[in-house]
Amino acid sequence: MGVIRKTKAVTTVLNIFENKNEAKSVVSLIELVKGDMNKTTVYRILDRLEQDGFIHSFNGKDGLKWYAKCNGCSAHKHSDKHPHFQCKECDKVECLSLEVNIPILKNHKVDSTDILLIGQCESCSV
Amino acid sequence: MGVIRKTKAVTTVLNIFENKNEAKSVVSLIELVKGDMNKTTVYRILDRLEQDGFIHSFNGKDGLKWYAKCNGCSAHKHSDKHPHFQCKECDKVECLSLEVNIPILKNHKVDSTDILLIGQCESCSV
DNA sequence: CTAATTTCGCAACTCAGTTGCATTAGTACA
DNA sequence: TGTACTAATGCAACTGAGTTGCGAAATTAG
Ligand SMILES: [Mn+2]
Ligand SMILES: [Mn+2]
Ligand SMILES: [Zn+2]
Ligand SMILES: [Zn+2]
Repeated sequence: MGVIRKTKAVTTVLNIFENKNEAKSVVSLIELVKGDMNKTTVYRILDRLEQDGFIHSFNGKDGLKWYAKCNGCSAHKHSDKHPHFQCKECDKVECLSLEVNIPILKNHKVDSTDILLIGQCESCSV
Repeated sequence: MGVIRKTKAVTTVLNIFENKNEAKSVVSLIELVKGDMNKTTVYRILDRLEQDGFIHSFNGKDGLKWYAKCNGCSAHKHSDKHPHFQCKECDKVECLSLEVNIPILKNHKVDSTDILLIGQCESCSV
Protein backbone atom coordinates (compact mmCIF):
# COMPACT_ATOMS: atom_id res chain seq x y z
CA MET A 1 0.00 0.00 0.00
CA GLY A 2 1.37 3.33 -1.05
CA VAL A 3 1.98 5.89 1.64
CA ILE A 4 0.80 8.49 -0.81
CA ARG A 5 -2.65 9.79 -1.62
CA LYS A 6 -3.17 11.05 -5.11
CA THR A 7 -4.15 14.59 -4.27
CA LYS A 8 -4.31 17.40 -6.78
CA ALA A 9 -1.13 18.88 -5.31
CA VAL A 10 0.79 15.62 -5.56
CA THR A 11 -0.27 15.20 -9.19
CA THR A 12 0.87 18.71 -10.01
CA VAL A 13 4.33 18.16 -8.55
CA LEU A 14 4.61 14.73 -10.10
CA ASN A 15 3.78 16.12 -13.53
CA ILE A 16 6.53 18.68 -13.29
CA PHE A 17 9.10 15.91 -12.89
CA GLU A 18 7.47 13.54 -15.39
CA ASN A 19 7.23 15.99 -18.27
CA LYS A 20 10.65 17.61 -18.09
CA ASN A 21 13.48 15.35 -17.04
CA GLU A 22 15.22 18.20 -15.28
CA ALA A 23 16.45 18.83 -11.76
CA LYS A 24 14.59 21.52 -9.85
CA SER A 25 15.49 23.46 -6.75
CA VAL A 26 12.82 23.58 -4.08
CA VAL A 27 12.85 27.35 -4.38
CA SER A 28 12.07 27.20 -8.08
CA LEU A 29 9.35 24.60 -7.51
CA ILE A 30 7.66 26.78 -4.92
CA GLU A 31 7.75 29.66 -7.36
CA LEU A 32 6.42 27.44 -10.14
CA VAL A 33 3.34 26.25 -8.25
CA LYS A 34 2.69 29.48 -6.39
CA GLY A 35 -1.07 30.00 -6.37
CA ASP A 36 -1.74 26.28 -6.64
CA MET A 37 -0.34 25.32 -3.30
CA ASN A 38 1.43 26.47 -0.16
CA LYS A 39 5.21 26.21 0.17
CA THR A 40 4.86 23.96 3.21
CA THR A 41 2.88 21.57 1.06
CA VAL A 42 5.62 21.58 -1.54
CA TYR A 43 8.23 20.64 1.05
CA ARG A 44 6.05 17.87 2.43
CA ILE A 45 5.16 16.42 -0.95
CA LEU A 46 8.82 16.36 -1.96
CA ASP A 47 9.64 14.51 1.24
CA ARG A 48 7.05 11.87 0.51
CA LEU A 49 7.95 11.48 -3.15
CA GLU A 50 11.56 11.01 -2.17
CA GLN A 51 10.72 8.37 0.43
CA ASP A 52 8.72 6.52 -2.17
CA GLY A 53 11.61 6.55 -4.62
CA PHE A 54 10.04 8.79 -7.25
CA ILE A 55 12.60 11.54 -6.85
CA HIS A 56 15.98 12.01 -5.22
CA SER A 57 17.47 15.03 -3.51
CA PHE A 58 20.88 16.64 -3.22
CA ASN A 59 22.45 19.97 -2.30
CA GLY A 60 23.38 22.42 -5.01
CA LYS A 61 26.51 24.55 -4.92
CA ASP A 62 24.88 27.18 -2.72
CA GLY A 63 23.68 24.65 -0.18
CA LEU A 64 20.08 24.78 -1.44
CA LYS A 65 18.07 21.62 -1.85
CA TRP A 66 17.41 20.18 -5.32
CA TYR A 67 15.30 17.31 -6.56
CA ALA A 68 15.19 15.24 -9.71
CA LYS A 69 13.37 12.18 -11.01
CA CYS A 70 14.69 8.76 -10.12
CA ASN A 71 15.22 5.91 -12.53
CA GLY A 72 14.35 2.52 -11.16
CA CYS A 73 14.06 3.34 -7.47
CA SER A 74 11.32 2.35 -5.07
CA ALA A 75 10.41 2.96 -1.45
CA HIS A 76 12.72 0.17 -0.38
CA LYS A 77 15.52 0.43 -2.88
CA HIS A 78 17.20 3.71 -3.73
CA SER A 79 19.65 2.61 -6.34
CA ASP A 80 19.87 5.58 -8.68
CA LYS A 81 23.11 7.14 -7.40
CA HIS A 82 25.00 9.50 -9.65
CA PRO A 83 26.98 12.75 -9.74
CA HIS A 84 25.45 16.11 -10.63
CA PHE A 85 26.64 19.07 -12.63
CA GLN A 86 25.68 22.64 -11.81
CA CYS A 87 26.30 25.60 -14.10
CA LYS A 88 27.72 28.57 -12.27
CA GLU A 89 26.27 30.94 -14.88
CA CYS A 90 22.65 29.84 -15.25
CA ASP A 91 22.49 27.67 -12.10
CA LYS A 92 20.91 24.77 -13.97
CA VAL A 93 21.62 21.26 -12.68
CA GLU A 94 21.99 18.04 -14.65
CA CYS A 95 22.00 14.47 -13.40
CA LEU A 96 25.06 12.72 -14.81
CA SER A 97 25.18 9.07 -15.71
CA LEU A 98 28.85 8.87 -14.89
CA GLU A 99 30.59 6.11 -13.01
CA VAL A 100 33.07 7.56 -10.54
CA ASN A 101 35.50 5.36 -8.74
CA ILE A 102 36.17 6.27 -5.13
CA PRO A 103 39.09 4.48 -3.52
CA ILE A 104 38.29 2.50 -0.38
CA LEU A 105 38.61 4.51 2.83
CA LYS A 106 40.27 2.64 5.65
CA ASN A 107 38.57 2.71 9.06
CA HIS A 108 35.51 4.41 7.67
CA LYS A 109 32.11 3.10 6.80
CA VAL A 110 31.02 5.02 3.70
CA ASP A 111 27.29 5.01 3.03
CA SER A 112 26.99 7.46 0.21
CA THR A 113 28.98 9.80 -1.97
CA ASP A 114 27.85 13.23 -3.08
CA ILE A 115 29.60 14.52 -6.17
CA LEU A 116 28.88 17.93 -7.62
CA LEU A 117 30.76 19.21 -10.65
CA ILE A 118 30.66 22.97 -11.06
CA GLY A 119 31.36 24.88 -14.23
CA GLN A 120 29.63 26.09 -17.37
CA CYS A 121 26.95 24.13 -19.15
CA GLU A 122 26.76 23.70 -22.90
CA SER A 123 24.65 26.83 -23.50
CA CYS A 124 26.71 28.99 -21.18
CA SER A 125 30.20 27.94 -22.29
CA VAL A 126 29.98 29.45 -25.78
CA MET B 1 51.85 42.87 1.49
CA GLY B 2 48.98 40.92 2.96
CA VAL B 3 45.45 42.15 2.50
CA ILE B 4 44.90 41.15 6.10
CA ARG B 5 45.53 43.11 9.24
CA LYS B 6 46.72 41.11 12.21
CA THR B 7 43.93 41.96 14.59
CA LYS B 8 43.27 40.08 17.79
CA ALA B 9 40.21 38.46 16.21
CA VAL B 10 42.15 37.27 13.16
CA THR B 11 44.83 35.76 15.36
CA THR B 12 42.25 33.92 17.42
CA VAL B 13 40.63 32.34 14.37
CA LEU B 14 43.97 31.57 12.80
CA ASN B 15 45.13 29.77 15.95
CA ILE B 16 42.08 27.54 15.93
CA PHE B 17 43.06 26.24 12.51
CA GLU B 18 46.79 26.11 13.19
CA ASN B 19 46.62 24.13 16.40
CA LYS B 20 44.11 21.50 15.45
CA ASN B 21 44.21 20.31 11.88
CA GLU B 22 40.49 19.81 11.83
CA ALA B 23 37.62 21.07 9.72
CA LYS B 24 35.19 23.39 11.48
CA SER B 25 31.69 24.48 10.63
CA VAL B 26 31.07 28.20 10.80
CA VAL B 27 28.38 27.52 13.37
CA SER B 28 30.83 25.71 15.63
CA LEU B 29 33.44 28.44 15.18
CA ILE B 30 30.94 31.12 16.18
CA GLU B 31 30.10 29.09 19.26
CA LEU B 32 33.78 28.57 20.01
CA VAL B 33 34.73 32.26 19.99
CA LYS B 34 31.49 33.53 21.48
CA GLY B 35 32.40 36.27 23.92
CA ASP B 36 35.58 37.09 22.03
CA MET B 37 33.96 38.33 18.88
CA ASN B 38 30.75 38.89 17.00
CA LYS B 39 29.44 36.32 14.53
CA THR B 40 29.56 38.86 11.70
CA THR B 41 33.26 39.23 12.40
CA VAL B 42 33.72 35.48 12.22
CA TYR B 43 32.07 35.33 8.80
CA ARG B 44 34.17 38.21 7.53
CA ILE B 45 37.45 36.86 8.85
CA LEU B 46 36.75 33.45 7.29
CA ASP B 47 36.06 35.17 3.96
CA ARG B 48 39.38 36.96 4.09
CA LEU B 49 41.38 33.96 5.24
CA GLU B 50 39.93 31.95 2.41
CA GLN B 51 40.76 34.58 -0.18
CA ASP B 52 44.29 34.62 1.09
CA GLY B 53 44.61 30.87 0.76
CA PHE B 54 44.95 30.05 4.47
CA ILE B 55 41.76 28.06 4.60
CA HIS B 56 39.30 26.53 2.16
CA SER B 57 35.54 26.13 2.40
CA PHE B 58 32.96 23.58 1.37
CA ASN B 59 29.40 22.58 2.16
CA GLY B 60 28.71 19.81 4.66
CA LYS B 61 25.96 17.27 4.24
CA ASP B 62 23.34 19.60 5.71
CA GLY B 63 24.26 22.45 3.41
CA LEU B 64 26.14 24.32 6.14
CA LYS B 65 29.46 25.95 5.45
CA TRP B 66 32.69 24.37 6.69
CA TYR B 67 36.29 25.52 6.68
CA ALA B 68 39.65 23.79 7.02
CA LYS B 69 43.30 24.70 6.75
CA CYS B 70 44.92 24.72 3.32
CA ASN B 71 48.20 23.11 2.43
CA GLY B 72 50.30 25.10 0.02
CA CYS B 73 47.74 27.60 -1.20
CA SER B 74 48.10 31.34 -1.57
CA ALA B 75 45.94 34.28 -2.55
CA HIS B 76 46.64 33.62 -6.20
CA LYS B 77 46.84 29.86 -6.30
CA HIS B 78 44.26 27.64 -4.67
CA SER B 79 45.66 24.23 -5.38
CA ASP B 80 44.66 22.18 -2.36
CA LYS B 81 41.62 20.38 -3.82
CA HIS B 82 40.41 17.19 -2.19
CA PRO B 83 37.32 15.24 -1.14
CA HIS B 84 35.84 15.39 2.35
CA PHE B 85 34.30 12.85 4.64
CA GLN B 86 31.50 13.64 7.06
CA CYS B 87 30.32 11.32 9.82
CA LYS B 88 26.56 11.09 10.01
CA GLU B 89 26.74 10.19 13.70
CA CYS B 90 29.05 12.81 15.19
CA ASP B 91 29.01 15.25 12.24
CA LYS B 92 32.80 15.55 12.22
CA VAL B 93 34.47 16.30 8.88
CA GLU B 94 37.86 15.14 7.62
CA CYS B 95 39.85 16.39 4.66
CA LEU B 96 40.86 13.40 2.55
CA SER B 97 44.05 13.18 0.58
CA LEU B 98 42.44 10.99 -2.04
CA GLU B 99 42.85 11.29 -5.76
CA VAL B 100 39.51 10.83 -7.48
CA ASN B 101 39.30 10.45 -11.21
CA ILE B 102 36.37 12.16 -12.84
CA PRO B 103 35.77 11.24 -16.47
CA ILE B 104 35.78 14.10 -18.96
CA LEU B 105 32.37 15.70 -19.50
CA LYS B 106 31.61 16.51 -23.10
CA ASN B 107 30.26 19.95 -23.88
CA HIS B 108 30.84 21.16 -20.37
CA LYS B 109 33.51 23.32 -18.85
CA VAL B 110 34.20 21.89 -15.40
CA ASP B 111 35.91 24.28 -13.00
CA SER B 112 35.74 22.36 -9.76
CA THR B 113 34.51 19.17 -8.22
CA ASP B 114 32.97 18.87 -4.79
CA ILE B 115 33.08 15.40 -3.32
CA LEU B 116 31.58 14.56 0.05
CA LEU B 117 31.63 11.03 1.41
CA ILE B 118 29.07 10.36 4.10
CA GLY B 119 29.13 7.54 6.60
CA GLN B 120 30.59 6.67 9.98
CA CYS B 121 34.01 7.75 11.14
CA GLU B 122 36.46 5.52 12.93
CA SER B 123 35.20 6.31 16.43
CA CYS B 124 31.55 6.02 15.47
CA SER B 125 31.72 2.81 13.43
CA VAL B 126 32.56 0.55 16.36
C1' DC C 1 51.92 61.22 16.37
C1' DT C 2 48.69 61.57 12.70
C1' DA C 3 45.84 60.39 8.95
C1' DA C 4 44.17 57.00 5.92
C1' DT C 5 41.93 52.83 5.79
C1' DT C 6 40.64 48.50 7.37
C1' DT C 7 38.15 45.98 10.69
C1' DC C 8 34.74 45.49 14.21
C1' DG C 9 30.18 45.41 16.86
C1' DC C 10 25.64 45.84 16.71
C1' DA C 11 21.12 45.70 15.23
C1' DA C 12 18.24 44.83 11.76
C1' DC C 13 17.39 42.12 7.94
C1' DT C 14 16.81 38.07 4.36
C1' DC C 15 15.37 33.79 3.16
C1' DA C 16 15.27 28.57 3.20
C1' DG C 17 13.28 25.37 5.75
C1' DT C 18 10.23 23.77 9.91
C1' DT C 19 6.34 23.30 13.24
C1' DG C 20 1.69 23.19 15.35
C1' DC C 21 -2.86 23.19 14.70
C1' DA C 22 -7.36 23.61 12.76
C1' DT C 23 -9.60 22.43 8.35
C1' DT C 24 -10.18 19.81 4.08
C1' DA C 25 -10.28 16.04 1.11
C1' DG C 26 -8.87 11.00 -0.30
C1' DT C 27 -10.06 6.37 0.45
C1' DA C 28 -11.87 2.05 2.24
C1' DC C 29 -15.74 -0.11 3.19
C1' DA C 30 -20.57 -0.85 4.56
C1' DT D 1 -23.72 6.35 -2.51
C1' DG D 2 -22.85 7.73 2.23
C1' DT D 3 -20.02 7.60 6.26
C1' DA D 4 -15.90 7.41 9.02
C1' DC D 5 -11.15 7.27 9.35
C1' DT D 6 -6.94 9.42 8.52
C1' DA D 7 -3.69 11.59 5.43
C1' DA D 8 -2.84 15.90 3.43
C1' DT D 9 -3.26 20.90 3.22
C1' DG D 10 -3.15 26.04 4.45
C1' DC D 11 -1.79 29.32 7.31
C1' DA D 12 0.78 31.82 10.46
C1' DA D 13 4.38 31.88 13.32
C1' DC D 14 8.86 30.37 14.03
C1' DT D 15 14.07 28.95 13.52
C1' DG D 16 18.61 29.63 12.26
C1' DA D 17 22.37 30.51 8.86
C1' DG D 18 24.12 34.01 6.58
C1' DT D 19 24.10 39.23 5.05
C1' DT D 20 24.04 44.37 5.18
C1' DG D 21 24.70 49.20 6.59
C1' DC D 22 26.76 52.21 9.44
C1' DG D 23 29.17 54.49 13.12
C1' DA D 24 33.08 53.48 16.23
C1' DA D 25 37.53 51.38 17.14
C1' DA D 26 41.91 49.50 15.85
C1' DT D 27 45.80 48.87 12.64
C1' DT D 28 49.39 50.54 9.94
C1' DA D 29 52.11 53.62 6.75
C1' DG D 30 54.71 57.62 6.90
MN1 LIG E 1 20.15 13.23 -10.05
MN1 LIG F 1 39.54 20.10 3.15
ZN1 LIG G 1 24.43 27.31 -17.86
ZN1 LIG H 1 31.79 10.07 13.93
